[in-house]
Amino acid sequence: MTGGRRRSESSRLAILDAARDLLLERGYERLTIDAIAARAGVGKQTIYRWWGSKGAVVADAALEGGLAPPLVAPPDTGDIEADLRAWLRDWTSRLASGVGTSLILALTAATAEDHAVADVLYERFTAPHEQLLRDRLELARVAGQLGPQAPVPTIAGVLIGSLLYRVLSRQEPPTADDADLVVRVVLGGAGG
Amino acid sequence: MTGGRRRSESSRLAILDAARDLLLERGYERLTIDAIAARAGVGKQTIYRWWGSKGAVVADAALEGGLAPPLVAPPDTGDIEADLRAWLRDWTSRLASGVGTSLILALTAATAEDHAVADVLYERFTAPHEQLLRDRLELARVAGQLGPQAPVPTIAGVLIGSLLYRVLSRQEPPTADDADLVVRVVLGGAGG
Amino acid sequence: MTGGRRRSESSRLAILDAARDLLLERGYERLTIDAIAARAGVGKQTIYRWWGSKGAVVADAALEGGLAPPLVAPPDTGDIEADLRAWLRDWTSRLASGVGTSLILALTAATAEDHAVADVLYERFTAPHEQLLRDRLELARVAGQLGPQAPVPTIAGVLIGSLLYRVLSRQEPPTADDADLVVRVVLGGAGG
Amino acid sequence: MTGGRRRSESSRLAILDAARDLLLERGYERLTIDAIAARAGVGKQTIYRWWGSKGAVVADAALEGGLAPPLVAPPDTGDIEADLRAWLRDWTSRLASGVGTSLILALTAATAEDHAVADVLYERFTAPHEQLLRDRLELARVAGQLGPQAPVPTIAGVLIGSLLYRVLSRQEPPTADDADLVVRVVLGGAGG
DNA sequence: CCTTAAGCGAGACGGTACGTCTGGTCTTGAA
DNA sequence: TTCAAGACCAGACGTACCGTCTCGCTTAAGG
Repeated sequence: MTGGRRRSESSRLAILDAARDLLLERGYERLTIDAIAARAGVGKQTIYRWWGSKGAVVADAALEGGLAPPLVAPPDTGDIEADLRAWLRDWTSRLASGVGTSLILALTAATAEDHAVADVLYERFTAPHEQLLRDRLELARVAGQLGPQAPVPTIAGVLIGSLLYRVLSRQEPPTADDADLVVRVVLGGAGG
Repeated sequence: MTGGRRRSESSRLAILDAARDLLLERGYERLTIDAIAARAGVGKQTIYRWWGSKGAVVADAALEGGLAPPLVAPPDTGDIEADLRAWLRDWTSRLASGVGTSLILALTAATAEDHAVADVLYERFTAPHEQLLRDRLELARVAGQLGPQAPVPTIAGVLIGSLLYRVLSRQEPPTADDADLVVRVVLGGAGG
Repeated sequence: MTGGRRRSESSRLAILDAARDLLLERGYERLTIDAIAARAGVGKQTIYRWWGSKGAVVADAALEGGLAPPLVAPPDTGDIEADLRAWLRDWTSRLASGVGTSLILALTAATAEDHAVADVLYERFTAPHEQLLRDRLELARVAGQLGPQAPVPTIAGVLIGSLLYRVLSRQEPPTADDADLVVRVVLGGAGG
Repeated sequence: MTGGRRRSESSRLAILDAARDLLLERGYERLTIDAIAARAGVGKQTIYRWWGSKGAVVADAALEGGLAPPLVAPPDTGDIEADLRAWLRDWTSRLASGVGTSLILALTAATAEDHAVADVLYERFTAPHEQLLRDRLELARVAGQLGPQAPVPTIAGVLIGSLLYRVLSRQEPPTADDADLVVRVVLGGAGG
């Protein structure tokens, strides 16, 4: 009922670091558990004892391994257009760095291949970021900067989706100008 | 330099059919080349002779195997809002069927894993559909239904991206109401 | 540097048994590693981890799998002619059983195809049997039953070679009469 | 009932040459029909039209491709011992050259793996050589140089088997001295 | 001369087996 | 009880050959 050895924090971190590095070096489908274990100097069982599958390790590595961007809320200067622009520009610059693109591709592959991983990533990566965006939009709506009926979740989804589509379709990251245009369309509307 | 047996059209079609069926039955990550060959009654080498990877077969199966939706232009009734709504509702109903979702996930996984496949899919699937949308939008802009400076490519990207995001985030597939809201935001703007 | 699971003795024996059975059922050239693994209930890698080729497995199966005849010395009754006759008859009866012929053919194929296997078989199968024969001949020479200059290694080689030739050339196993004639020629000489 | 193109002699020879060269270069088990066809500049069907299997081509290549030693009878000087010595020395020198050893190994592998090939080789290679030897031995028996009851087939088999055993046991190829010892044992007997 | 039928080089075909790689589990001895 | 190490079963991978099957093109004989 009593003791036994405790989980090794250094092993946990070594695994996450190794997974992160290998993910960026080789991409999701060429990433192997054996390689993670070898690079981390860890037995494979130590990985499987704490994570259920390759996807779970990768998701965790992205989230805790210092890979994913920190959860930063859009600014709140009172000007929703300027704030969204700033937020979207922030993301485009991260994606332009290349690391961001690899990450999105890897996470997308993991999402598309493994339902369980998709859920984890949605809960701990996508949803929190989207929530921050929704919060800012809701603030703007209440402040009268958006129409009183403005469909906040739809707006958030449109903003994020436009980014995702650029990454997946072009393999060429979006620019700051793209960000500005998206904000203009979404807030101002395209109608004449 | 001359002779040699010709490529077997029946084998080509059998492979594409088998790939399509297995993709829908088992999903992309549980799809194997061995299974495709076995179901198609074909040697594995006949697959590898003509396609370079699993992703390439799947892409081809989607495009030529009757899996991908036909290339249908948005209607042109003169009312851009109604036409976009119809076009987006059409897509949401396809995605709601489940088949569409599996397909998008499979193609996304293939895109995220294999650069060459991404290029093929973009050229033969994404770009044509996007182009039809852009054409309709351009018509509307010229007709004065959009602002004269309306950034047509951005608008198209935003519309498609919103769909993609819904599928990948693995929430419920988008509904007709979602489609209407997206159109309202994109055309009418969220600003108040 | 320390740990690691130990080699599974039960797998080792299952592989050797399966190889032996399949060798006798199907012959050397129709024997496959896949079939050995399947029958032994073992992963293919477990075979390749410990043996380098099909020939190596077969050689080991013959030697340790209870397939090869046990290492039995020629009798020593004091009468070299009778003893050689008994020894040679023993071999011919084994070869006449059919099992022996298959085995010799399989081992010969392995020998002719794979130098490394040839070395192993020579050291662990051929040489020991030949040595026993040489020992008995040497005893006879010292006892004056052979000429004092009798070339023992040559005599041993001639006796064994005559057996081998019968197996390889006729595909019809030698008989006890053949054995007697060989002994008569080798000991008594053909000269008149 | 009418004409048709005749078999191409140049293709036949090209195939035999290619098979011979590849056999010596790579050994029997690494020899492929595809490689023979490619080197001979010939379609595979042209091989299969005239030979039934790889072994059949190899056997033919050895026999007609100028690979196997010509069928030379033992000399007949009247002295059977000297003649056998000459014959056996001739063979040992051929085997010592290395080409002979490769050939014997290849043919042995073919024999051990393919019953049909074994039959062809026995009829057209082994048996004719053995027959010449038997003829010379029979002459000697009639001439009184061997005992009147001398078992000529056994003697021939013993002589050939001793050579074969040396090659297959992969020790050094036999020497002229070995040849002399074998003749001495077989003719003079080992008994004291 | 013209048909007809076989042989030809080429190379794709359905298969089988290869030897390797990876996923996820199990075992060992040390900590 | 966890750890590093590493063997285990399972099964997909992509390649190599097998022997068969078209292709379109020579060749010859026979009409």
